[in-house]
Amino acid sequence: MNKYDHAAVEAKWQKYWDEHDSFKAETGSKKPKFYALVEFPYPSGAGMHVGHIKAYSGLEVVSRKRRMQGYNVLFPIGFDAYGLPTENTAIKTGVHPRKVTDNNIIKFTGQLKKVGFSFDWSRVVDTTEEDYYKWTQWIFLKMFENGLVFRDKTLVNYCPSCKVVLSNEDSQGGKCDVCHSDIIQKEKEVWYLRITEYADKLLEGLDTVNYLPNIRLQQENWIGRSTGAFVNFKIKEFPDESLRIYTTRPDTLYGVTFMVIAPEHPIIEKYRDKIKNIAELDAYKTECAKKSEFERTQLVKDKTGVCIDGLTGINPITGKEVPIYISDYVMMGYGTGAIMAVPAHDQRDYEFAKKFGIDIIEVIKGGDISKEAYTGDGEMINSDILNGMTNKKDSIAKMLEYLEEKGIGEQGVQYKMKDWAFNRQRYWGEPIPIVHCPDCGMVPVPYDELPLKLPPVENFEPGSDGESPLAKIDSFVKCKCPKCGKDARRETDTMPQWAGSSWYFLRYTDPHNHEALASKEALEYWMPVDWYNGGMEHVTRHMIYSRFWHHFLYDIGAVNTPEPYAKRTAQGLILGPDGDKMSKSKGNVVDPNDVVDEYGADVLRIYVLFMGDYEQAAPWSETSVKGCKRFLDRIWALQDKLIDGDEYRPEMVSLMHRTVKKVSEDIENMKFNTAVAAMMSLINTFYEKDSVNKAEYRTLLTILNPFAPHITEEIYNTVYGGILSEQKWADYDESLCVDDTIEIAVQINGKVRGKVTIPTDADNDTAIAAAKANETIAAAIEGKNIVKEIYVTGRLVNIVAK
RNA sequence: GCCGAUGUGGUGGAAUGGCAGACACGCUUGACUCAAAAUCAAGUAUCGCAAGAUGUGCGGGUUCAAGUCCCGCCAUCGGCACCA
Repeated sequence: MNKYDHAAVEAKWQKYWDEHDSFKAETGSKKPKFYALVEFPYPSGAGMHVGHIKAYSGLEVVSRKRRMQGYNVLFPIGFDAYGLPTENTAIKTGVHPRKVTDNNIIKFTGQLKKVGFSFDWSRVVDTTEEDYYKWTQWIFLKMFENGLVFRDKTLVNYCPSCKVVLSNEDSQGGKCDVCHSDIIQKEKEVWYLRITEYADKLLEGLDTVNYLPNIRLQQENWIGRSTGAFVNFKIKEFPDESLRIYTTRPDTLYGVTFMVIAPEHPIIEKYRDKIKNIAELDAYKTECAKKSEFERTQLVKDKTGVCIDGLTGINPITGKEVPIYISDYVMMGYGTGAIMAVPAHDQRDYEFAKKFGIDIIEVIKGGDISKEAYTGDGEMINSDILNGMTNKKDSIAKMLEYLEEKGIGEQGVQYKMKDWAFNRQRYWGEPIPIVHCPDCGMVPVPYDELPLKLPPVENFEPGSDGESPLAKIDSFVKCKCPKCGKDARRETDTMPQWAGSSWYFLRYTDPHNHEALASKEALEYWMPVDWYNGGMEHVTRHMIYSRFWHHFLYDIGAVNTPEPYAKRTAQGLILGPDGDKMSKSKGNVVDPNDVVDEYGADVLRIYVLFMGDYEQAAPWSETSVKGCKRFLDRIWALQDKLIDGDEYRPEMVSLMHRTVKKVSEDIENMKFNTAVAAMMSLINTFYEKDSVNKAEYRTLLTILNPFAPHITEEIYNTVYGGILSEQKWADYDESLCVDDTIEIAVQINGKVRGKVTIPTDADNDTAIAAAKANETIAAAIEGKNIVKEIYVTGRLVNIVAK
């Protein structure tokens, strides 16, 4: 047999698949549909790295298997091409972002094809194409129409280096997601999408989908729903005024000894003239504004604050007066920006009270409040109506009832999730299709004028004050109001990077539609996505955003299901050979092209799946790649050991069926590493026997095909004729997975002392008798008192002897 | 601080409470070769000549039997972080 020439064979079959549209999905087909989705790449200048390959290889294997099982499979790919890195390249090199993007897409496409992924290349989408972003703008306008878009002047996360406003999701940890500079807080008028309105739907929707538990949990934490109570505290000095607080522990209301409001709380401005120590408060406010994110988190334990002289709260159920402080441990952005402080049962309040010498009143027994706050359950004391109760839930319920009856408070819900800051002061993004008219205010661009095209620009530098480069283009900015026809100004901000990716999976179902984002038939046929795989890093951003958009589209009747993804999984990272995260700066990035050139695409595909548990991170190892190369070479060389046979040889039957079962099940469970191991094990047996028959070889090639499509196609075509990927997936018969006899271990007191072979269907007595008949075992239990004998079917016998 | 994941040979990693280390890498020895690479064969947890003993981050426990279950710790990674 000739040596396997991976370059020639892979090129041959890739050409064949291309010319025959082998992986084209057919909308409306009678076959059962299967929509497999992988996260489309951002086409960066660096090209793809092996992490992309691993991310796509999982569902690639599933898709190829599904096709062989008779499914009509949609496995699409596209490019999420708007974004800062491209724009920064453009600024640096002077090449237009359009050109940069096109070049990068060509590069990515070449890399993907070289790996032999079975994408439907007729459905490629590019979020920066007019025909695509037209519908991104359309969705935005629909949201505008439905009151989900608003503008607000607030403190925003601002990256001084990128000169853009960032969403909370993009500034996690106080660092810019793109350039890792420190984020500062800046007051700006920005666009928001009212995602909080969908918080409950996003939370409840999780019950109807199948996400990996940790993915679901991260989303739940991100949405951060808490139930509690709003309670109104009257102000002693101004009987008509009340301060509204939010608490999750209304059961501790009797333990309130002070209140705290955020430094930015509006009540301070309202009573500015009446507050005696206003200068002191102002000074504190200024100090807080200066603190960086870093300082705030570092000084978490050290509580600071100032007592307001001139405003005093009144506990609504005890009538007791309580001082009001301002402190930066209370945020304006959560709840009402004001809290009731219960130092005995909240650690933060406890620290504050200790520092400022405030009373601590215990209302729940069980802790030692001379040392720390007690947050557990216990008997209620000093609490009048709640005294003697021992269950937190019951106490809260009773208190809520009381509050509502007296009209001083009511049950309430809060979310950690904030509304989505939806604009960037940058060029390379979808223009926001809104016109500012001096008379009519914000006016949407009419639907028939979409897409609102991104105008050609020479200079992509953002303005120094954080203005979009579009603001400098008069022909774009100056326009007529679509409503009244007067001179108006066009919005110059663009949408954030996450816009285009929030609905791309819908476009795949009908990518060339000019009348709608996708036809009703296509959406109804394909949606929801049956299985979506991607990175954990997108669980709280892309996944939340796109679910939000989809729920909205469902509400306006544009799509047929509330949830877009029926199932979501995530792959683990590929680390550099040094065990560190791959990064350009560390120089430990592995280029898939190099691997394909040297070892072949099939080897690369097998290796990224074999290197470890798919969901776990694992370091790259060049020497291990060679092991996969060896495996495929041995598959190839088996052609020399081929003998005739239409059926499995009798001694191979159970192993063949077991292997098919193992590989079939492992693929479904994303245990690709053990699936490959099972096939390696099988060919080791063929080598031990020094032969493989045609029936066995055919099955092996079939179940290996999704992993290594090129080499298996080539062998199949040579040996059997025809196209392997058009053949049926291999079946297995559960009853044939076992042999007639089985070797079991025999233990004495839990330690293995021997092995015996027994019939597979042997009963307890037979198995134990066989075990005792074994010489070593017989000798070992000679003269001993047998306490117990256990036979675990098909596994072992354990004899307990003294 | 809170939530989650992980911890097994020299390495990557396997193990529905039932023979720990499948499969692979690496290494050792041998075959082929003038030689090397490739390939093939045998071996490879630790200690021990052996019989045997010990071994899944640490300390306890449950069980005939624990990597797996329970209790208490430690370490690493990821997410959130003064969320009232």
